[in-house]
Amino acid sequence: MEQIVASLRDEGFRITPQRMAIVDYLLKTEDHPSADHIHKVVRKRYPMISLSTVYKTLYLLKEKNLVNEIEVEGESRFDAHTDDHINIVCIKCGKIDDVDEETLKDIQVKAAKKSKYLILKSSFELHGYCSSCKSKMK
Amino acid sequence: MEQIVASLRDEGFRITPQRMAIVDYLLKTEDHPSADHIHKVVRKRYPMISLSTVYKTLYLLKEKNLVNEIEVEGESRFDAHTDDHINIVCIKCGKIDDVDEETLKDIQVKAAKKSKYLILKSSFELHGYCSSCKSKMK
DNA sequence: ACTTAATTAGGAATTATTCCTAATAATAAT
DNA sequence: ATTATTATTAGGAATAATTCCTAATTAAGT
Repeated sequence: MEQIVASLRDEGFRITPQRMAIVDYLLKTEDHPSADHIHKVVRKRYPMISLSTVYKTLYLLKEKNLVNEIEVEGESRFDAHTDDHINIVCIKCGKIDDVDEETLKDIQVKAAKKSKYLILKSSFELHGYCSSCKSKMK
Repeated sequence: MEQIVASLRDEGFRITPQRMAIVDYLLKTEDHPSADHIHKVVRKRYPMISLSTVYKTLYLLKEKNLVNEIEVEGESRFDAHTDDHINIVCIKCGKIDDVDEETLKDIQVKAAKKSKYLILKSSFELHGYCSSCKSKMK
């Protein structure tokens, strides 16, 4: 948290309670919340915070590589976990879990060579049923 | 093409000119067009075709695993290439290329184990600059 | 040809996101 | 501490992709 605040301050951005609250929530949760969900949560403490501020803050943080965005079923979900990893999305309940996987980097390098692209960012998603939804189905 | 028509017909779906035109375009193109783009193209031959029909057809084809959908920058892009592969998106011009990669399946299996999810679908995207946009930048 | 039920066109409704602007407040300077 | 500067915010309007709705059309079985 201090690191994030420091890095924003260094670049001349102001540290507002709204930004703090959003960063704080993202760091604490294991969830991959949507902008709207973050808004609902943060609103409990800061009832005046607007959804547009949540969006602006999220895109600022994304720009600074402090959060990651993934698009799932027409909406963006955010995550403070910015290292390369796999996001596993439950198509029933919408839960998203992270799985680390060292070989992702290799794939990225191989694909960059084959395709002649300059790769800047990766996004690996799997979709299925989480263990809880899986067992409820039977 | 015949396979697709046959498989739709088998399941009781009607073979309409609209559906044929959409499938035909998707099979011929190397692009990963959006619904709106498909609509614009198919409209040249079938001026009356509606965008909602394009959407319905695409989601029918997706349901039947005949096309793949990826979400990029707030819009869905479609592709008749349904085997596991990597989509590489150019963040400048929006082009999408495919790269085959055999190790994707391994990753999927490993992640399924670790996460205890039942995996149904995967989506691997890399984002960067295509070779053409890359050279234009310098 | 006739029937009937799936499909379509067209536009309205919905939803996530972005845009706009006057008011507010974080920071730097005094 | 006060003040001045200017980034940021709240709130709502605008936008854009997608979904929904319904009367008219039409593919396919008889």
